[in-house]
Amino acid sequence: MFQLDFKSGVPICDQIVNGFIKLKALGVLKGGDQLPSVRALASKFSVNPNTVQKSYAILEANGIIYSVKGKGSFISDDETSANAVLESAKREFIAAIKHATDLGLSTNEMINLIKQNSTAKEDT
Amino acid sequence: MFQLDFKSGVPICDQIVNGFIKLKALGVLKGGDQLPSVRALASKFSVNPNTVQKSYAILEANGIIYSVKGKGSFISDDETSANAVLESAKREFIAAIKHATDLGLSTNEMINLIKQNSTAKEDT
Amino acid sequence: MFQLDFKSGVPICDQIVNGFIKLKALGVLKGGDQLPSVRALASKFSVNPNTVQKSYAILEANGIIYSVKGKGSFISDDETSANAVLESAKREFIAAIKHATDLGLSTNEMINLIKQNSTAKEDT
Amino acid sequence: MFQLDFKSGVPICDQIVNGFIKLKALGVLKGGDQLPSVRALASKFSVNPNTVQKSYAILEANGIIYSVKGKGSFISDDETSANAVLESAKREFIAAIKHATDLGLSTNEMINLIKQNSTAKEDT
DNA sequence: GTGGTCTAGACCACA
DNA sequence: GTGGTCTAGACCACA
Repeated sequence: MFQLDFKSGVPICDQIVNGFIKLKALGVLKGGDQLPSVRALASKFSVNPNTVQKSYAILEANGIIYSVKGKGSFISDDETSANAVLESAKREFIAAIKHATDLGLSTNEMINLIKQNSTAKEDT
Repeated sequence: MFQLDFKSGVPICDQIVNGFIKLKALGVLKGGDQLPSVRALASKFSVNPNTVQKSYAILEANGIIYSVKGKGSFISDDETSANAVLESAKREFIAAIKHATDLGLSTNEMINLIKQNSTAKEDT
Repeated sequence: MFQLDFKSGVPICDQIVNGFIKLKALGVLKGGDQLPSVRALASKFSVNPNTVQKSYAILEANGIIYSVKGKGSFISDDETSANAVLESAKREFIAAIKHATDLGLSTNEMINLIKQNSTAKEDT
Repeated sequence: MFQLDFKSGVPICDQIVNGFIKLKALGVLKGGDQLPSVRALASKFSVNPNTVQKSYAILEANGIIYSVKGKGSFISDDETSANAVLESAKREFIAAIKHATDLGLSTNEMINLIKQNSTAKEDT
């Protein structure tokens, strides 16, 4: 699973959303896999069930999971959702580039930081 | 100068802070230059003086400007503050790289996004 | 807890900041301990919530506490912040030594004043 | 003479007062020596004459200088004023000790800082 | 209920 | 006129 960082300033709700997105991107969770129930996860994280509920709603709204009444929530195996995640990742990264540029980082410095810090595959 | 975006959701206070950081990074403002007075900037932006005051306090706490009661606020000519900004920019960018990696972006895709989107100089 | 002195001329905001720094230095408050909510402390001290808010923001900026929206504010368990406080205490004390020297106090007089006035432990 | 630090946050007025106190304590200025005129010092420091005027008034109120209408301001050779300076130096130093204690410095650490940093004579 | 931002407007110290 | 602190009170996001 993933960990929550209560001190980071990032809303718990977003951390849960991102946690599942990462698990799916990494292949740990695959289409059809069942998520923990809202209450189970809330109790595991010592977090308000409303917060988990909100996260699941966001994940479902983005097609990353789907919920079946009376059964639970499951990882969607829809390709579209994967693309949506990639697109939003790109949008966020472009925002980060602009911010870094504003603060005075050169393109070369950015590229070096990527080479030094990315654990990603060279190509997808 | 810079513009405020009241719809962006980004606190006005932070927008002002970032505005001056950019102006300093770009070299538009240099050590010793005087900033507009709290009241002048507040009226120019149609914003409450307290908000500008807060921004100036943050800038001063980070060593980017210094304020003298009764005289005004001035761009600091301390090299350390400039470096602090660069370092924090790097840390934020590394966080963005990790996030993008988690979401499935490859290093090549990231580098391409930089080449397409950065308006920064190649080198600093 | 600590008391506020409204007549002292020292900003209330700073008194609150120093109050919590002391409580942490004394070990009364430890990492993870929850602070009173902004509103609770404001009402206890008969002070405006904005003032307490400002104090908490300063404490957070210095890594002494961390705040979580919707949950509360907590004493940081980061060692670094404690060291930062000690370092700044040393810097301020060195400035005081230089000032006293300039005004004609001898080293022996200073040491005597410490022996007569410090309520601190001999060693840390 | 002495220098003003416009960035230090210490009021200019106090810096001028302290400047002359130091010069007298160091023996650079002695009883009967004439101070620069208000206007001359104001222009030298690029400071408002009102500010210098205020400093001279504080120095005179403390018996450190005396003013003669139409002639100028002079260093007082009154022994009492020297003692007043010493007493106020002690009071300020005691405040610094309490502050340092609050922030967690032990008496031994304070004494070591004095031994390492004081350029004062051992005894007065 | 919790922290956080913002407006409106008073008041203070300093220059 | 300049920065800085404070009160009063509204409103927002998050839990």
